[in-house]
Amino acid sequence: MSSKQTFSELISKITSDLGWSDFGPKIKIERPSRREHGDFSSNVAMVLSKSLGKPPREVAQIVVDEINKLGMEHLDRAEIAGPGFVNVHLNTSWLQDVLQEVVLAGQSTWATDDLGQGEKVQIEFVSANPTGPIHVGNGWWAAYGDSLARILSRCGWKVSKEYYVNDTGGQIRRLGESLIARKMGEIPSEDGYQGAYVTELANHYQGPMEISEAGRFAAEKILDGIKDTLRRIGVEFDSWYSQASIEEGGAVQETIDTLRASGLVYDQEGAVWLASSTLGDNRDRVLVKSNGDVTYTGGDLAYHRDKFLIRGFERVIDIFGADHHGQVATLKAGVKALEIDPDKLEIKLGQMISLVGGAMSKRSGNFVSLDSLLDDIGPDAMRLMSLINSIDQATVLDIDLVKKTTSENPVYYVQYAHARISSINRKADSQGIERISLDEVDFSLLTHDGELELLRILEEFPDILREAANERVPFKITTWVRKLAGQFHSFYHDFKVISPDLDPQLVQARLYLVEATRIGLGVGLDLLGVGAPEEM
RNA sequence: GCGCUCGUAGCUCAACGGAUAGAGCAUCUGACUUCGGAUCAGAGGGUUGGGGGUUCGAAUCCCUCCGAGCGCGCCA
Repeated sequence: MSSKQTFSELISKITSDLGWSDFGPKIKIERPSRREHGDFSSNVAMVLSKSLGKPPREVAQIVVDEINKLGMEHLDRAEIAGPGFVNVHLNTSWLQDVLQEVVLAGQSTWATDDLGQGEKVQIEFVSANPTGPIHVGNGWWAAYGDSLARILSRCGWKVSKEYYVNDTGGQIRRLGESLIARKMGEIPSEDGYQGAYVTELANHYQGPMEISEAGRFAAEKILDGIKDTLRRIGVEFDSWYSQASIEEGGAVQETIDTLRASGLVYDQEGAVWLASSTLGDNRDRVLVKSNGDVTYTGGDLAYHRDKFLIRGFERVIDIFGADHHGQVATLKAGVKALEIDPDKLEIKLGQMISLVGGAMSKRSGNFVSLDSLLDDIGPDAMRLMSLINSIDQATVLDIDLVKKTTSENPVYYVQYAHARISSINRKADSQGIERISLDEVDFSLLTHDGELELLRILEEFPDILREAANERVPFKITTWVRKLAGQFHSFYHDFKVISPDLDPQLVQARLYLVEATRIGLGVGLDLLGVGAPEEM
């Protein structure tokens, strides 16, 4: 059990022993941001002060007395601070436990969790229309979705990653028209696709001068390109789900039949409508047009029914660009109509990525492709940069600046820390230094704050991971990795690991300290999908 | 007009209802004859968009105003 849990349970025991109220959610255990406030802190006294009719500091005194009476492993002292915080200071021996735990568990099992309890979750992301290469914004949300999948997997969810391929409808027709136009040496119409890639495709097109055939050809080729691009940043999908297969397989009709039976569908002016306004949407939506075509909404609803009711996902996370947030209420209303708990459908909206030079538009062909950015800065830098901030934050990207600051990009900072550790290990090997077994190392030799701080940071990680999983916020992993790397660089500057001038016992302890750090960086970088190089 | 998201240092962004609002970049000043200087140490920089409210305590929750992005199709 971690020291944090030990402390948490101690506080819980004290409050129940004293017959105070339940250990409710308002009572929290925190890691104070200031060292002088101890290793762990609780607000228990302030929360209970009112119901007990005593001032917070007086309540805190009672708790502190109880802690001193009951004791706690590694406890140095408990004290009251500020408005009534109960702070505990631990002996550094608790950090020695942390070190051994990390090394013993190793990269594959340290900081794993069963938070998800095997829940089957599908994460759908990117799903960009196959009408052109994916752009930088798609790449950012792809990195988010993929990293979230890695995080949830590590925390005990059964994750499946899916890309919904929008291979039907008017846009594919327009794509076909544009290709034919280029083939005939003409310029595509204004609402067609004008990008150079269409001309490129036209040069390779051998099929008949027929719109649907040309559209299918182009979409297929473009999708192949999208797959290649995503592979460059390490994003692999478990399934590519075709919208055409939904529409052709009768799923839409089944969905409509079900809804009609519950009275949530009606016919008007030759079209089939969903009464979504009764379910939280701001208007009703057409599912089937009067010409018999299925609308996007109709297909999307059948698709989500398929996810939950046919394929049996217990939870679905859709990641959309913020420009699609108009779909949220409709989709929520739709699943509700199908008697699926709308809370099981989570829709994360990635805020827009805009460019200093102007907006990104596929139709005009005036946009920065993810490929070109990758050519400039490489996949690791791209992934880390996209995972630095919350996706709730709209981002303005200055491509020129990104290229220019490549050498001072945060990715190198973190990877360099990992490479330096690998370098230390190589040196130890080349000098023939044998590692003694873990239980024979005297970790009490690690006494400097620069050493212990590494362990304090490592100790936080399991909680950070849970938070990243629960709140769907991969960027917290990024923040943590950067913090650990920063502390390592500082340590590296101040302390030698291998030196004939050092006590061989201390060398052993530091080699393990550095190994624990390497494991931490390795786990964090892996969750972000960023490489952990041994040399740079 | 209605809805969603957001507004924090010069810039890009953190902050689980908690203690003196923190990082990176940029700026300025410094640092190894050593395991990789793609590094380290320090400094300056804030009325958390404005105004009310809730409470022991608000950047955070509620109301209102201001500002920004996006959406409001029988497009996808």
